[in-house]
Amino acid sequence: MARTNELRLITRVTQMYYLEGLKQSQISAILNISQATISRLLKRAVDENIVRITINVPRGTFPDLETGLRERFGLKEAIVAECGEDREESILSAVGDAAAHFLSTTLNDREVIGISSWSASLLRMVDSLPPLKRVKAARVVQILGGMGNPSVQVHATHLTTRLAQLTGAQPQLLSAPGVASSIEARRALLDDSFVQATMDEFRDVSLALVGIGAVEPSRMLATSGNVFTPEELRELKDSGAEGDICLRFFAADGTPVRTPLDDRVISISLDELKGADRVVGIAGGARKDRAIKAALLGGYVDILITDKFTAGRLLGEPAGT
Amino acid sequence: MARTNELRLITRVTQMYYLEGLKQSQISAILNISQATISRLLKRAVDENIVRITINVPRGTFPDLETGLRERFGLKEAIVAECGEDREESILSAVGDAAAHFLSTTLNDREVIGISSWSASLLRMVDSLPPLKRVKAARVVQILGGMGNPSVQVHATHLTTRLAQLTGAQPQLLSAPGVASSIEARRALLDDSFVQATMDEFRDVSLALVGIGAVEPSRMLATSGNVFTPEELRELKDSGAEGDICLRFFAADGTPVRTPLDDRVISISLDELKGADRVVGIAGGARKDRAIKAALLGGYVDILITDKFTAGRLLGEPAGT
DNA sequence: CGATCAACTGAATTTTTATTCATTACTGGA
DNA sequence: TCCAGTAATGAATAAAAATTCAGTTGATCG
Repeated sequence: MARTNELRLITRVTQMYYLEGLKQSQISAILNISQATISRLLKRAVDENIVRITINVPRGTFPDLETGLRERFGLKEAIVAECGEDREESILSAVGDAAAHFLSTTLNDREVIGISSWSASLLRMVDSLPPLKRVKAARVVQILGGMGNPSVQVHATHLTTRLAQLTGAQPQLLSAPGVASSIEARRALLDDSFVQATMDEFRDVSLALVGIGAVEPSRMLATSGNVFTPEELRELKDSGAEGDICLRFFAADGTPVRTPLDDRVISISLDELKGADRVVGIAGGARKDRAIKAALLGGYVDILITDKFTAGRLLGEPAGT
Repeated sequence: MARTNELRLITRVTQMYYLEGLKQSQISAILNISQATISRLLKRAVDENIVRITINVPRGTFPDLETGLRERFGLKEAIVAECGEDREESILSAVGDAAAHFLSTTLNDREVIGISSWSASLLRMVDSLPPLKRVKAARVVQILGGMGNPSVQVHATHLTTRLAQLTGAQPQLLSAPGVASSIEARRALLDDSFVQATMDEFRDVSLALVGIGAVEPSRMLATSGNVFTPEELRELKDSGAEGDICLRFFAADGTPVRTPLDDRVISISLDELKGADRVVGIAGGARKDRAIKAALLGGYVDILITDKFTAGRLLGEPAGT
């Protein structure tokens, strides 16, 4: 049968190309068939399923979860980190490490990095970031004010300065608290020319690194000074806030939630955030499930870096091994 | 672990490249990694066995047998044809068909084809050869004389003329019997200028198509006129001849066997044959096993076209399904 | 501390592969 | 029988991928 002859030839070419590693031109010479035809035969081998390419997923990587997240939430990328146990500390280290790797491989020159300050994940990331080989970013901009308590302010700016240092960039600090004590206090702070200069940079941010917060007293907020009173938190809850990015709150379905608090927060706005080329959300842990999902639904994040347990829950599937 | 991050990235790139069919440059753009690095990551994916490429052998093709033949006998190529049953007729048709396909795909312009005449396989090949699309060979040279009986001579030259016609080439007939009645008769025949002209072409043959004969009365030889007497056959056997190509005999280990018959045969010599770029041996069937093996050991053939049963026996393995 | 070496990287380049294009032959109606 | 439409082909070319090259970095060892 002519068909069989054809298949035999295709198989032979496939064998030479994929198994023996010959170039198409070599095969062409051996078989006295033009290179164009070899190329076409190889294409047919793929079409007719004579070559089968399978991906052998290495332990500790979760392409299925990643693809699930990308498709379900329309993300540009999703990174799911391996993680020993489903507890804060473990997740923090896994996610921070993954974020560090992400940053070190995908950062390109002249990048303006915006970084939110109040995030344990980001802190981890920066701490496990190896000094970047090639000089990288142009500037690192702090896109959320520090803590009110000046002694902790140092800690808040640590992120920005350290990252700038590691990337050989200019740090652009936001020397103001994340939450002013009143609307008037905020207005006064914004008069500061340094603060203004930094805030002007918000629109130039090309890569934003942000944590995602849950609306409930987290350990960090609790220990770092009581930024919000219990009443304020209750108020947020009542108005439907489920999570925040840079203290800009949104509901479970992702719609922004405006509260009087907004007028006291000193940070990039959600709109400004959307102007960045890439917004990388870095967060994990059961406590934040609802907040993360809300952020994804709101489309505030282009790239999510999380752990396998959280990823599994976001997709409503059991986590991988 | 840094290693895991690395693997994750490789896996992701592999997925994009092989599953999603993206170009390296597209991946490069999406991931903010240079194309050179993408290429290197993909190479590592192969090295580390993250991509696994398997060849799904189509029914009716036998790459293993072919590879076995190539390696065992140092062949340039081996073609093993599917074949219903292990009987002459079935094999003839399978092998002839495969040979026809081979010829039609690998013939290149300006080729000088030499074709031996007394072969049922070659006859089949020519008969199942579709008119070659593009004009092909330059000349078709008959490299073995016809039968003594002039009425059957027609049949012998059929091969050459038909092939020439199908390939749009000049036929170069050898109007002489394959075996002269005596040494003197041969000498006389060689005086003929047409015969000489054709024999001069032997050294220009770039592609030789030959059958492989067993030393025993085959049906064709028997019916087409008794070329050899029973005594002559016995004599051949006694001197160790196991098979022939163009009536040039060789022993089981492939060494040429010289007998007085040699001086009566009008055909290309084994040495001249080796001067051709490609010598294609076309033969199959249990009766010819020893002859084929001898021809392969003698290295007279660069390319063997046979059937799965014969191939299996040549390799001392059971034939495939 | 330097100095040397191995490992990486991106830009530029070369090599390899896929595709376009012009031709040719074959198919299957009118 | 003749012609529009389909399918294949090789040469030329465009596109894609691999590699070279030059420059860094980091580690290792006097």
